[in-house]
Amino acid sequence: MEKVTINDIARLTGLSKGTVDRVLHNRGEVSRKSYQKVMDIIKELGYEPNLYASLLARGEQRTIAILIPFHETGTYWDIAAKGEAKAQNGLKPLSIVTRQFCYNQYSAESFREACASVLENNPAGVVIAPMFQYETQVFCQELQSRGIPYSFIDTKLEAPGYLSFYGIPAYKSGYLCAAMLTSGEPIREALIVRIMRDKERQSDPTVMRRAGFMDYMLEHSPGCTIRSLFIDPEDPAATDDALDAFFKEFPGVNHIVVFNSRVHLIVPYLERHPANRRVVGFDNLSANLAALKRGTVTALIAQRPEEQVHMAIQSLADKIIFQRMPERTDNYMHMDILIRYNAEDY
Amino acid sequence: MEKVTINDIARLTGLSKGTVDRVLHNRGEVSRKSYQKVMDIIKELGYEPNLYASLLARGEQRTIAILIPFHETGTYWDIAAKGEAKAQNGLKPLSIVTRQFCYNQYSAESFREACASVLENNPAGVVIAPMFQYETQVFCQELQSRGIPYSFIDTKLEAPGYLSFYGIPAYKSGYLCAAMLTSGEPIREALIVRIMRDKERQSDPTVMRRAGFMDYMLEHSPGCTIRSLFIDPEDPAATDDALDAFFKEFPGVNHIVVFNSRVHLIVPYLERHPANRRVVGFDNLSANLAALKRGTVTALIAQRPEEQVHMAIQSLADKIIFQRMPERTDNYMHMDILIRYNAEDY
DNA sequence: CTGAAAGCGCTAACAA
DNA sequence: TTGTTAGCGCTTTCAG
Repeated sequence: MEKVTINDIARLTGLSKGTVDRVLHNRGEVSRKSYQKVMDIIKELGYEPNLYASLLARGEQRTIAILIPFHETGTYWDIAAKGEAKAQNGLKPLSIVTRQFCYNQYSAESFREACASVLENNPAGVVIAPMFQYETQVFCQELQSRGIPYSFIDTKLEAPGYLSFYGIPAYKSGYLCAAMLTSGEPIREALIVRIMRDKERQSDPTVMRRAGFMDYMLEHSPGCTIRSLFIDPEDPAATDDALDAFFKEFPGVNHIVVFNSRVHLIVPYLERHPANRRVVGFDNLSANLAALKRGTVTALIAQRPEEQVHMAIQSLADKIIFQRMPERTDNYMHMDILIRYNAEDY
Repeated sequence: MEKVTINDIARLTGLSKGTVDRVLHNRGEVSRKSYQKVMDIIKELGYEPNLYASLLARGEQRTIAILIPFHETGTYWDIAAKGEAKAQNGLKPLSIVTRQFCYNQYSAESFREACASVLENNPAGVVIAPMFQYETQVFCQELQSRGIPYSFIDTKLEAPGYLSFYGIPAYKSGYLCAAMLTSGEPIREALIVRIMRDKERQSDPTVMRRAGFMDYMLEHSPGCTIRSLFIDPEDPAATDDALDAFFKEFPGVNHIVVFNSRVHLIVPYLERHPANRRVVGFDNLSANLAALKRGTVTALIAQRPEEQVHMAIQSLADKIIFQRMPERTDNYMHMDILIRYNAEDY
């Protein structure tokens, strides 16, 4: 069973390479008869195009756009961005390049601009980390109409025909978080630390996490008093004051949870006021991992954001080059539990 | 900055494509002078060969051999083998194929035969899951002398110039295991369930795990009495009897650990004799996960064996096609902690 | 609607 | 030691 080429098909059908190529790519301008002849032979011989030859002859370079929030080093989205580099390996030989387009995660306006910029570059595919429901849907509409495939990471939105989604189940992650915080035993009081500006975003993933958390508590630790405290990520001093005031008022609280990647913000305070606490947060920022290793943070729920963007890129590349659909559209990824004894090789 | 081709180089150096190709591939038969000229221009222009053109012209297919134990569905090595499929995606466009060569993990003779069979097929690279120290080293020697790159998964051996290793740190995994078993509090008694024939193998990964486990117990739970029980994986009835006898004699033991993937073997007994226990095992076999979800098993330490073979294959492919060395030779991978609340999307 | 032909960038056999 | 040449399998004009 030698591999069949376009020449074989041309010969067998009595047509020319050119015509065969036209039916192969639905380029039209082919009579029904020729079309059928070619299709029949293809099916019969199980023809598979040679990718190398095709790409060599084509000789162009496609680009996949990555649309994510601006990120300073060490932050969640910085880790996510690392997935781009990972993906490069597999992409280079396919002559696909990636390019980041960043937006301010607190400004819909900025997001819109980034979208426009993406479109200008006429990408072959787009990875989106959506924060603004409406703006995202408008953008996806446009991509859809241009026939550009796109995938979501982190948060899934209802949008027409997204290619794939990679992220963790938000509700369940909150549920798990509660299980880690309580270690299975009912508790009497707990504190949720929240970030001030997060409320402004239209699609805050922590909403679902809180819901999952609350449900677990209702089921396994009824009667627990849960309080919230808002802190300003830009203002460490104010954060300290807020925590100080809180613990003056409620000294008995020793279970603390933060539903986003910012648990590290309260670590300095906690370390200056040591106590026997359980503290649970999310995501493997280096600051979080350090606090975990020091014992200040009890557990972290991590989600490998690099993997998410890596896989999203990969699914787009597969679609673009091979016309292959991902095995699953929605890919809920594993929630990693990190404690001090398995944090080292993470 | 247009992309420079072999023709540009030929033109610039006043030599021919043929000669340029020869220096590009160290094929010899080139004068020092020509060699230098070409190298200089290459450096200057930053020439990068076009992979597609190269592979198209070459037109051959390389194969990577995977040398692992025989595996029935649902077992550890069966999961590992899934990594092969995952790798295929990225490999197909590189015209690399993979092929499994399996051996009986309790027979050195069988391993030797598998090695011979691998060599007959003249692979471009080999992934090895080593169980027999001496035989493996002999084999690696041979690969080395033939210039065939190879990588280890699961267990690392001292062998000359292996390309890469992917696995979890064995000692630390035992340490972590102990932390999960005791959940931080000292305990009085514990049981280690072991598999009979494992002692026969020359490189039993559970040895290091036990060492890590013991050290943790010494440090955090001194005075704990640790007992061992051997069971026969082929004989469920005998396993039951053994467990029965054990718990008749030591009814107070309610902390149980199994250092390999076979914790599922004791699950039927445990479920017929319910009690409040902590049971910790390794690896995400579906039987183990099921027991975890039912609550019979408290925690599982998993290591994504598919990832390990996937990455090992990938590192070999990179080496074979791109001449690229892996970023790190030894890759210690994360140990996943599985409990009932994060087992579902695993 | 179809065929012919000129590449894409590189390899490898053959001459010189 | 070097140059020439014929492809590898596919794409893409351009005539017809």
